[in-house]
Amino acid sequence: MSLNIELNFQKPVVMLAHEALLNTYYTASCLRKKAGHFLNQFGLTDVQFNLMMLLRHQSNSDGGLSQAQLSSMMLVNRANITALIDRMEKSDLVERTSMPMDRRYNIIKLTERGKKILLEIEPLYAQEVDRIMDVLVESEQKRLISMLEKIRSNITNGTQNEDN
Amino acid sequence: MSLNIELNFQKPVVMLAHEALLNTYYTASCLRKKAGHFLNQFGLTDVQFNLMMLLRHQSNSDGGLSQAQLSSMMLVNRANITALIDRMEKSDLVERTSMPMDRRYNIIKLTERGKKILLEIEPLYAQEVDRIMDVLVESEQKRLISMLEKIRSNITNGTQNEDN
DNA sequence: AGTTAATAATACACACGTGAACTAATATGA
DNA sequence: TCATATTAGTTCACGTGTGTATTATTAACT
Repeated sequence: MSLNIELNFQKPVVMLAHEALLNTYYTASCLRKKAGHFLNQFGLTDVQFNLMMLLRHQSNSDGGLSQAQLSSMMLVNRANITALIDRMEKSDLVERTSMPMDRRYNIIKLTERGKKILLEIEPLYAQEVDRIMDVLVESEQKRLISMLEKIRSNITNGTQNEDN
Repeated sequence: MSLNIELNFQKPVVMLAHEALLNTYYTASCLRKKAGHFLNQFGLTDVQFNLMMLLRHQSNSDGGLSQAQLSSMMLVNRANITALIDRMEKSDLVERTSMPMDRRYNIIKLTERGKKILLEIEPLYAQEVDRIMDVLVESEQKRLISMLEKIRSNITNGTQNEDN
């Protein structure tokens, strides 16, 4: 269904490029809300789940990721990670570990509880993602990915911040 | 460029469906950041600009939109709009107007200053959106929109909240 | 008419995002 | 060696998002 109808627009969006942009915004927003509601059942937010997935599938040889690595992989500010890890430590999902070689680093690892929860949720989550994306056949999904990559490649992030 | 490289992933994302989902997330995030940096030059946030565009292009015959209409068009919670309008009134971008027929409603309208700023920014914004989306030809943009619509149609937003 | 929905906006506590300024630890180079 | 980057993480003030509860106003129904 078109944005115009979904959002109760009284007049259509005039620029095709703008419509494409708004569609990207709102689809991401819908997906995140859906994921959020799904994950709330397990006491997680979508951001926390995403972080846990990174720890499970992208960890270094030391079995974790630094906060800077996490912020780069999640495309968020470093400052953001501090409070996020604080909350997740409080819920016993992850733990801060110090790196003896370089005391600047915190290596973040899943706790036993975090691992257990993730093992339980991941298959259900994957199944739900599959179900949602099933409306697109494999070749379409690939085309979607390729188009989104093209768009991102055309965004020279003007304000070059230390994080991105 | 693929997510794996952009985000410094050490191992590729395994599920195609998940990769499509992450691409949607991160592209929206990049676009919003880009728009945010562009709009900060004018003292606006992307959310505030979006709201002003709605007021300019989607207003009722009374020349404004209620907060409930805005929340539905922006796909956000009603509670959110209250503080947003508070801030925007403080910056003299919009104003609350009461509706005499039904005193429950606030009709939100652009102030003169809001209109003036919007007139200045809108063409520059449109130009930038065009530039970014130019990597996709018109037919591709249409296909992108159609695929994103398909995905949204497949999300039955589980927790039926009064807002969406 | 008068109790009972439903609806619009608000208030609250909290999660997550930003940029800027700061501390601590490590790297670098005259 | 020693002053000077650079880097990792933290803190702060603020904007934006959520769900839940509350108030005010209008609608709807015996």
